[in-house]
Amino acid sequence: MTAHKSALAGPIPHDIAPIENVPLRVQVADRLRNAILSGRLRPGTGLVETALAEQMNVSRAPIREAIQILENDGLVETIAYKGKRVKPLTAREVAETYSLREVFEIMAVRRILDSGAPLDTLRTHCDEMTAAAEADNFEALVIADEAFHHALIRLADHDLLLASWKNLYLRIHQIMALRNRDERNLTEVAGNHPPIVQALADGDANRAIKLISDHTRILAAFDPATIVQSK
Amino acid sequence: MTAHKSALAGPIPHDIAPIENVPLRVQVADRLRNAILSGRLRPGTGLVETALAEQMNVSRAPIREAIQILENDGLVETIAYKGKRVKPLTAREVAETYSLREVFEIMAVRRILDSGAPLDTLRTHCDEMTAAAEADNFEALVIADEAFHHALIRLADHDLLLASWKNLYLRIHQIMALRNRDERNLTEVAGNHPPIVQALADGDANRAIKLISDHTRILAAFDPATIVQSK
DNA sequence: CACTTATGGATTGTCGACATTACACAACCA
DNA sequence: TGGTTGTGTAATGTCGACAATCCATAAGTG
Repeated sequence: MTAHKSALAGPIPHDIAPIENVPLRVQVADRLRNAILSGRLRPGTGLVETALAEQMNVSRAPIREAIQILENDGLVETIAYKGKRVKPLTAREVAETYSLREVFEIMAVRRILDSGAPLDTLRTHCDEMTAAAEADNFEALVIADEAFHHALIRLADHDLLLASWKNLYLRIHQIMALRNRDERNLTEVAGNHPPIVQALADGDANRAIKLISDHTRILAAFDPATIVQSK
Repeated sequence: MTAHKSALAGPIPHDIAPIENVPLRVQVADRLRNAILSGRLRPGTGLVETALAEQMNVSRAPIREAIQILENDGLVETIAYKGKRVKPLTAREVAETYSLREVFEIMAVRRILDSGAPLDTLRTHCDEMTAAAEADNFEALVIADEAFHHALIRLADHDLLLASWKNLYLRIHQIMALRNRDERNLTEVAGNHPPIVQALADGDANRAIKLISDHTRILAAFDPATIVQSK
């Protein structure tokens, strides 16, 4: 740590936070992404550059670049000279998304078992989920659930896998937001995860993989028809 | 098939091809991508918008969008207000790329066995590889090899997997171009593939997966150090 | 009436100019 | 002379205007 030493190094005013310089395209992309992932912008909705530019009080350039970022995320599609729209979600795409997620998480399990990475973080997130379930706090449960799976992937120590999983999980966010709020037993959802950690701790690859597969497939199978909506 | 019928439907001049209207950003992106994948633009090379715009005789806008497309491909990275450059390739990234490819192809194998898709196309490409090896034609062998693996993924009938695989294979192109031309026995490379098809035909998942894994890992292990080059 | 051809509006595609940022290096100073 | 401050340059970031394209609809034509 070669800290920068100033000659006038006085006490640092802690309430002066470093000012962040976020390009407009990123701000725009973040807002649009939130709108899509929260379901406020539904699949099939047209995105018109001029309209967005006026609404957000910026020029079209950052809007265009923001939309291209969302295209990379797989959330928006462009038809040349015609328009851009929030990518329609077909039942097939939903199924494919979950099946690829399953493969990713199985890969992570294998790598974790090979490397013997510590499982503390997973246990922490399990506890968070249990607490959320007991408090009947759906929001907190969803957050802890994502944290668990995110941690699982990170433990695999594979940057490319992590990036691919994050990209895939964007669509899962969207899918969950568009579903009819699935009223499932929160304690049941929370209870699905500790056995996975236990299987990992036991070094039982087949059992861990089986649990992950079942967990993923239950999510995928639930209610796929309700979210389909191509304009 | 509701074919368009014209009143003046005369004989169609077959040498008048449909004119294609490709946006400049796509043309630019294609050229740059070719340059990167062929190794002419090496990792670490800076990409300056103004310079490229002048060289290609277009404005900066399509150049910017083209570079953003390449960023999505994972071939270019941007540092805000500083510059853009061909993404450096680390040995770790190379290893991760091949390991993810392995997982993708194993997933394809499993799906093919589950669905019982016909294997004719795979056999065709095997024959092409054998012919190329006998003719000592390295280029043709590489092309047939990619065609084989591409066909394998397509048989899995999974659009998202196919898209992910294609994106991943871009980097594999780049890696192969940057390697010292590996002088391996062409007939050996060609000979690796028919056993995979045979295992698929036999419905032997474990054998097919083992063969795919070995095949991929041999490619990954070969000479990773020579291509590393971050500026 | 079937078909072609014009026309207008909406949207993206491209351009050139200006603004902002970051970095390197010179100028300044206890 | 160490360290701060100014300045210039090169690059990206943003803007407003114009061009090209597609689509729908109307007008023309035998």
